Amino acid sequence: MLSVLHNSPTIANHPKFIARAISDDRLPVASVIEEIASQYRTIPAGTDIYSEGEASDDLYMVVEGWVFQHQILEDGRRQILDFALPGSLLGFQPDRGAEMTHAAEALTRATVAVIPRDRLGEFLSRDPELGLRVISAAAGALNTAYESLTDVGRRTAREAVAHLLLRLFSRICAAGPQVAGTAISFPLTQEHIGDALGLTAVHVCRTLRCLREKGVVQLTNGKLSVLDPGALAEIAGCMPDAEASSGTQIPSRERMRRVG
Amino acid sequence: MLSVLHNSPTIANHPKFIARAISDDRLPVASVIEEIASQYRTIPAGTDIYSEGEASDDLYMVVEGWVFQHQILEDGRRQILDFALPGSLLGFQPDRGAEMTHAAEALTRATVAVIPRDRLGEFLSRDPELGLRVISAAAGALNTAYESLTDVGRRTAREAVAHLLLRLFSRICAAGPQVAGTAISFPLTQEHIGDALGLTAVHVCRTLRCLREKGVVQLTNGKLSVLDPGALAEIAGCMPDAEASSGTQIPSRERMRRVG
DNA sequence: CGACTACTTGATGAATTTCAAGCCATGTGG
DNA sequence: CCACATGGCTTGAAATTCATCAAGTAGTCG
Repeated sequence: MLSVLHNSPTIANHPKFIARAISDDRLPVASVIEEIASQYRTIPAGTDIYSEGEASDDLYMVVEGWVFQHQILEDGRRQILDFALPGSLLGFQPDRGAEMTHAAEALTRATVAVIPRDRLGEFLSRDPELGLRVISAAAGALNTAYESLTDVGRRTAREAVAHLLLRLFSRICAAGPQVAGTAISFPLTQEHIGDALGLTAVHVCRTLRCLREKGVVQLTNGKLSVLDPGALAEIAGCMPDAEASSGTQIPSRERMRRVG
Repeated sequence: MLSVLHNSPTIANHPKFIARAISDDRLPVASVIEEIASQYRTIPAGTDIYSEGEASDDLYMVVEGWVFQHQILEDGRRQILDFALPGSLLGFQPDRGAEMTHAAEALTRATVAVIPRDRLGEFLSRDPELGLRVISAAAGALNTAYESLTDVGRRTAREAVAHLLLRLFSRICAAGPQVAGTAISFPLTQEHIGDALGLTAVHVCRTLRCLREKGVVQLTNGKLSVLDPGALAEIAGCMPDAEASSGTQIPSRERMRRVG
């Protein structure tokens, strides 16, 4: 399951890093998909690939750039549902012709491969293997949604931010090996992070300062440096190891669970 | 997309009810799956169908009973990821042999059909249509995960509880038509609701009392009555219509979004 | 009847939001 | 080149939602 990390020895092998924390696997459907894509679309930063309510009959694969999916409530509250990096599939819908329940927006300039839903069936019968791959991709997306869910629902702001950074970092590592401490391109604003985690940008700012002051990460001007992946994973993993250097308290939410 | 509601005129046709609030579609893969299931398993309430960390090479379809999926943090905090009713598929994993990133537990006594992953490919090549159905099921699960995500991240406790009840209610309606006000079997405890929404059971209790006092729902002893589906949807949909009877305030989180 | 679980209610406290400024970069037009 | 607007970040103080702690009630089950 950790195949995504194979290329990144320095960081990826860190024991804390190789935890269930990172369960964000997306099989490379890339090669297959690119063959059956009907066309490519390049989208400027900040514009929608598809919008909520729209009846989209296409599936997309990100080829380049960052994309995110979100839902917006009537009064403007926004929840970011997932980030899509090159290789990610986008726009699954249960039924043909169903309205999209969320929007997808390009975070940076991005290009996507467009797969018409109608032709998917045709390709599925020609190449049964493809079905498995698409199912795997969907399963991967489901897994990251589940990770986000426990981030938002059950982790502290600090834990959640650390965990999100870790997950995104691991996906970036998957694309090309990274060395700890190196600054990598990271186009999210604090507002994006907040909207992904159910926090306000203000509080993300404070949380990030906390992580910065501990020398764990550095995040400025669209560049992310993970200085201490171990400590980051420690914070994300929310284990009250008492190892945590500075006198920061983990809330005492211990509810001893009756072990089913 | 609202096919799930067709049988339930009294409630399903309510305008507020037919909102994007309910985007929880799961195609009936049932008939096909039951054919290829290798066996059935019946699980007593409160025990795991699969556990986190376990390498499960099966896919499951719930045939009877309620199941829920969850993740548990080291200190006992629990996040419920989804509820599975008869017809729901369970246990998608990106890779063969991957460790499950979450557990599935029977909420009531439940029976599931077991589909060995290995044979899935085989069946996919025999019946390409099946691939589309499984993809649809995964897309449905993804949609409900996304709805939960914005419940937990961006909705008030009251909105979130109302929205969750509404979503579950709509799924129950899909199985067999219900008339507003009728008590239906609803096996979740307040703790389950809390763990699904990132709240404590105590706070769910207070929230539920609020809904009860408004005459919107009644939830006691495993029985749920939706007395006023319209009001419930109103509360869930978080539209500041000023229609809300009692003097309850919706928090002023309006951030006017620069339209991308 | 005691043990247990689910639910209820109140009082207190903590995490996070809201409101309000100010800062720093970048870009734009006179 | 400067004025000025803009977007993202930062920080502080006050308000609020929600969690924690604590107790008590009701229903179930052996």
